[in-house]
Amino acid sequence: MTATRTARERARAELTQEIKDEARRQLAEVGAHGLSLRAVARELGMVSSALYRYFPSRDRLLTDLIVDAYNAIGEAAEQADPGEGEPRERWLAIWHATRDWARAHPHEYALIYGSPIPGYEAPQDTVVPAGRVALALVKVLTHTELRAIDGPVAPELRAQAEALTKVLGIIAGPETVTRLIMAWTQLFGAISFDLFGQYVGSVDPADAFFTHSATRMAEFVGL
Amino acid sequence: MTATRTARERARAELTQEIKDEARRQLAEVGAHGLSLRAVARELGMVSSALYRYFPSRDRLLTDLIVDAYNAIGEAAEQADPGEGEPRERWLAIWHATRDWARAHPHEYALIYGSPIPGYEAPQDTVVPAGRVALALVKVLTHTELRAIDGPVAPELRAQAEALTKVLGIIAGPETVTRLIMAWTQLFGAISFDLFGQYVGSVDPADAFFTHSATRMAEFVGL
DNA sequence: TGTACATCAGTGAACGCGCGTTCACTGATGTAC
DNA sequence: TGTACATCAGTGAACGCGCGTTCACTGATGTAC
Repeated sequence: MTATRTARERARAELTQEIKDEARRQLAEVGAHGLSLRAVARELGMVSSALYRYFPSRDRLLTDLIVDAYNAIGEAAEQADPGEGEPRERWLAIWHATRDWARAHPHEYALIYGSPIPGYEAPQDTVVPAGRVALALVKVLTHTELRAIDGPVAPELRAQAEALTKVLGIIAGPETVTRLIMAWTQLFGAISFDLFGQYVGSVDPADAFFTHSATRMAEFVGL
Repeated sequence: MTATRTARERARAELTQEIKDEARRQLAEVGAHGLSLRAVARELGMVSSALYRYFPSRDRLLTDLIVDAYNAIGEAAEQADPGEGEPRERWLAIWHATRDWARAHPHEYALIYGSPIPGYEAPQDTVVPAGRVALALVKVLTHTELRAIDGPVAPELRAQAEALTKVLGIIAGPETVTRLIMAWTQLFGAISFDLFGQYVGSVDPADAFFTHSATRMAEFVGL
């Protein structure tokens, strides 16, 4: 770990970052399918083959962008949560931070929550980062007194909900856990509809609608 | 409108259909961005330039596929509704038919409810077909006694909801209209999460969860 | 009904373009003694 | 500290490929008189 060795490694880390940044920039213009290694190299003033010192293939670069995007939106959600105080407010803060990140990075959002890329198989690396926003929501419910909600839950769903209860470590019945997944679905459903233009003609701009949804879903899960 | 003229026109209509069918087939393999006129022509045993007798450009073909997809999922939803009887059952039938169509045509679904295609601008033709599923849900609520739901609604949202009330011709307050849009969001949010793999590790397979959601959202809108 | 003309479908070549990836190479940076 | 060697970053040419779109054309189908 001499100084010189660190210098080379630093240069490497920096260029890797620059490549990803440029790729993200292009993502915004041409989408995931249109992302081209040659174009990225060109913009960076390199020859296209040079990128292969940093990423073994185009797919691997895409995977890294996907993982980065999941982590970025997850971190935005986590950091919006003060970790204490009124649970409703924490819940709302997370909803808004998630949407704000998505609106600030629409193409990265589309990369992770839009149509799957044909021929691209998400590797295992994406599983944990993909759960961060959901976990941030769950964290608000733990150590919080929830309004108990009952209701008939079909056996298959009950089993899935109970398995989740164990994994997540929250104290809540199957109906509440199911509603939590509905809330999570609602969060991303609303963001996607907003970003992808489906609210044009109904609740566009969607700000007030989104805030309303966040509140109603908080009530809905018993918060 | 002589017999001969009809023959030529028929041939034209048939080939137009065959081109779209083949394009849909390829959509399933390579996605919207990968869809290639040359490949479609090749598969049909034609020369690529011949397609230009039927579609002025690749974009126009894509637009037609999009409109067709909206109409197909809309028709599936409409036809699932018996038009009379228990409103809850009608509501559930529409939810399931919509999901079933999406599962049977995942790539067409992704074409219309997935990431927007960069560089592609949806023309006006898509607006009406895009609303058919939502309208089918609304139709269940009209001429139906709804449980009245009140709640504070922010002024901007109230205005949007009231404008919608007029367009849709339903008798319901702003809270109910807002909840209807939440239900619509939930429907497609759940279908997208299911199809795009986000439920893996939680409620996958999502059948029971989806049925549960449909029921809870029916209650939620006051049905 | 028959003929001259107009319309249309489909061909085949071409234009100009961009892509991912491989490979042998040069020259700079880092390592071992 | 100095030198011989190994590692690594980046080059430039090449492979083999596919794309959308245009255009002048041939030959078949349909129309008007």
